[in-house]
Amino acid sequence: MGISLAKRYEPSRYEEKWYRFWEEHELFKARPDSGKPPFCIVIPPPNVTGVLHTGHLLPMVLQDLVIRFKRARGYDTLWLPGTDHAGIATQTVVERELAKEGLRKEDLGREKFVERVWEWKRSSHKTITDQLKKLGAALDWSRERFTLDAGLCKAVTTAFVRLYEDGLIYRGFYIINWCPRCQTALSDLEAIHSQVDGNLYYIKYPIKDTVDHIVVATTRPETMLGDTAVAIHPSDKRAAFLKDKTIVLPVIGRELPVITDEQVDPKFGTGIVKITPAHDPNDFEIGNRHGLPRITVMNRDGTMNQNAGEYAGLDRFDCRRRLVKYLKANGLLEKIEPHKHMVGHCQRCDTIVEPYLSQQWFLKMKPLAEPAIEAVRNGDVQFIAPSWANLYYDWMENIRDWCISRQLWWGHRIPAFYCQSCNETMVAETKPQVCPKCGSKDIVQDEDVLDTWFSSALWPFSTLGWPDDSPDLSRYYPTSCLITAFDIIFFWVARMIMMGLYNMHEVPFKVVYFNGLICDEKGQKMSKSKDNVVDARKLISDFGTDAVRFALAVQSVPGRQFLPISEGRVAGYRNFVNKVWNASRFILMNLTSEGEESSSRLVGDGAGLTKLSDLSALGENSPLSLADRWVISRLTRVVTDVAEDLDRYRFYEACDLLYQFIWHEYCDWFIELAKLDLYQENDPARKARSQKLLCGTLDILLRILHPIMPFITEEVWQHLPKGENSPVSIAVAQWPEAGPETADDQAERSMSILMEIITKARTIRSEMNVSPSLSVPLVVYSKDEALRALLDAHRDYVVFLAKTSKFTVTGEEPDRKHCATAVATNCEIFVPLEGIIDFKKEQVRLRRGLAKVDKNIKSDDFKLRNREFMAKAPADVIELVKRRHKESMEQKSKLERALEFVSD
RNA sequence: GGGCGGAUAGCUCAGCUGGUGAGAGCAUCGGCCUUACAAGCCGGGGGUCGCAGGUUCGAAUCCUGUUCCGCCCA
Repeated sequence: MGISLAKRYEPSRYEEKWYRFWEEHELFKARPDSGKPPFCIVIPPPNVTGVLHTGHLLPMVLQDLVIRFKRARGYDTLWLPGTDHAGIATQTVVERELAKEGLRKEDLGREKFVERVWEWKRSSHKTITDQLKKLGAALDWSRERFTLDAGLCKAVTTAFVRLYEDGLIYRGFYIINWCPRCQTALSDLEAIHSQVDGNLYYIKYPIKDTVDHIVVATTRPETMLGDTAVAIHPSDKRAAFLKDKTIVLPVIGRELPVITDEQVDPKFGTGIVKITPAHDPNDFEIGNRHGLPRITVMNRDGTMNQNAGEYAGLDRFDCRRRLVKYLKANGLLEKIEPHKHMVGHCQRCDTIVEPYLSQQWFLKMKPLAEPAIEAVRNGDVQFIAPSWANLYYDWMENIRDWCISRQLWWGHRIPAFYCQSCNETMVAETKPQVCPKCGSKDIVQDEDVLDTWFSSALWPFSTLGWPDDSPDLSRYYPTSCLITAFDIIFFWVARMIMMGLYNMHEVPFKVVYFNGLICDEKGQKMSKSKDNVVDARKLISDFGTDAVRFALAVQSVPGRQFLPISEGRVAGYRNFVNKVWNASRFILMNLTSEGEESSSRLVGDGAGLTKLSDLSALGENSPLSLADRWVISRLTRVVTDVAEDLDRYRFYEACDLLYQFIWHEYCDWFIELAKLDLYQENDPARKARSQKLLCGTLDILLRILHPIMPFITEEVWQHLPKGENSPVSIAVAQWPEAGPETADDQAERSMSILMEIITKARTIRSEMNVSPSLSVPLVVYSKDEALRALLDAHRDYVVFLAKTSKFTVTGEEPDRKHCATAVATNCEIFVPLEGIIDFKKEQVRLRRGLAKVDKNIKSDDFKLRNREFMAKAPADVIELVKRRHKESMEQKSKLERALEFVSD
């Protein structure tokens, strides 16, 4: 006997072993001097906040799939790994850890705290790396990067200085989103707006020197302490009356002018609004137009400051409560209305963000966005699915300047320096020794760091060595594609395109594939609070990496937003993996014993890899059977189609095709029929041919399956007998060559006729309750001579697969007494079931078939009688309907005749 | 409020440059331990493709309206 495998595939026995093997042989290392065309993907760097969850797995799986596929297709592939320091996210996580020890980061001080974060980073990095290896990720670890590496820090400073010198980076006082918990500025994207059940407070502001008052409405009463005006729309009738009045701010007693401004929404509240330039973006703009003072009433931690008078020191929400109480008590509160409105929340800690006036660094976006929009419009960067471009254009066309400074400790320190003597600002790659303006040596660096996404935006070229002139950079930039989730299209993708064009004058990638987001089986986003998080590690350990990979890839359709994942689903694909295993097991165990025919697998040249044409050539020694020719032809198409699907990022189609072909064609039919060759003893050449064919087809199948299921394919492939020049691993084996010369339409047509007849015979058996173990006679009656010849030539197929005792093929009307009947294309199938047949059941069966045929006839009839259809439809469609109609009519009469015989 | 996407079998989804009686996986039902696989084998059932109009000889596919759902932005 041949090679024996375990009855079930147990992933844990093989996965680690093969990853180690791939690493030891450096199979994933890019080979810049290989002479092959380059294909490069730079990984979306995982945050070093903790572990990868199931959601991260999807883009990784797809990238690995593409990389392995492209390597097989003859590219010099580079998949570059790395991680992101994730400034605010990581800092928040470490702060939480500290809190468990009752510590705040201020207790440690900046230096010690950052050291703690590095410790965290090291451990998280190791976890992530291990997870990626578990996934089978074919990453070139020798080129791994981290956003705080020396090289990447240099890239960040270089980019910053250039942008500053080009006038695109500036510093100034503006309203930004402030997180009082994180105590840092946030970009607009990091302030997540969600609906909140709040109130609209209608507050009376007295008009000076009168007993009258006006009423303003606000959702944030505490900000009134910083009011410096009230405003009204110029077209408002009350404007004229109020024009010269002075308003007295309650509590504070400050006198406020009344201004008119187009920006006031007359429909909001009473149409008269309070203006707080230091705490509201709209008010800030209005304030600028009217030269209003800007009074900040809050501290960085969200408590009120001295400008809040008696409320100083209170938290902003305590202040709100107390203030409202006071207003109510003093008759200054007209009413409170419930009011739903959108409120910004910190992306990291969910604290309500405060629009806050502060001095920050900004990046001017418009000049950067314009060429980036153009790059997508003209196809330099191709989005998959293309519909994502709409979202991109929309955001880019309305882009606002990016607040890039963060009041954090973990990140890239801003390369800006200030002279303590004369306040001069210097932006430079290294700290200036003396102030160029006053000569002072008292120079300090900006305390703040940059938004993490600033360094991420440089990732596709900083990782390849930029700003230095590195060989990798010139070879692999622009990278070939980017695969990432659609939810970071603004955060990351858009910014990379802008920065790539600005710094490199070329797009960073030619294709962006946007993967969907993983959710639970009910379609809900995974979240810890919903307790519906599917643990990636558990999935992998329960079902194996290959099954998880397949489950993710098979659901990947361009444009799809959510992919539900559940244990049940992964278990299903685990079954498929096991099916592949058992098919392989069957083939290997039926190899002839050692020595007798040592190179069962080897066909064709000595390269050790089977070509489809090698399989066809096997017919020279022992003629190929119909099933052989059929499987070679089908495999030819599958190899071609899967490659085409993967080239076009149609992962679902590729997976589905492989699943269908392997399970329902290769296993269900080809392997079954191969048993006829293997289990006979009198034709050794026939048996040997079958063995070679099984090995050869398996070799090809494994290679096209490998990008999706790397582990099982490697394990099985290594068991196949090897040729002298065989590659060391399937991971570096070439994609099978398939050309039109091995396609065989005739074999496919013949097989499909046989399959139809066999299936119909099986259906009769099943519906007539013939035990699967019982052989019964079968008669096929056809006037078609070629069909009879085909059946005669392949009696063994029918007998074996339809469990037939006596198989009769006839051109003469047979005795149909006691027969169950089925009608197939150009023939009738009879199963004599004397004593077994249930006439009632048979009538039901036949009538069901008849109803279907009738329906079809009716619709075709309608078409053929329709003059306009006959006049306007293309000839081939008319031809088709005519032929179909004729066949249906024949079937109808056959069914009716059959029905007569079972009627009383 | 603006924009985008979706609604197809019990569930999750393909198909949508209009034409060969609408496909898959899972689930379901019936029969099987047939020596690769019970994580399996054989067979079956199940959908007027959200609703209403329109274009067309012909619509799941194109157009308009409509109702739900999701997402993004304000």
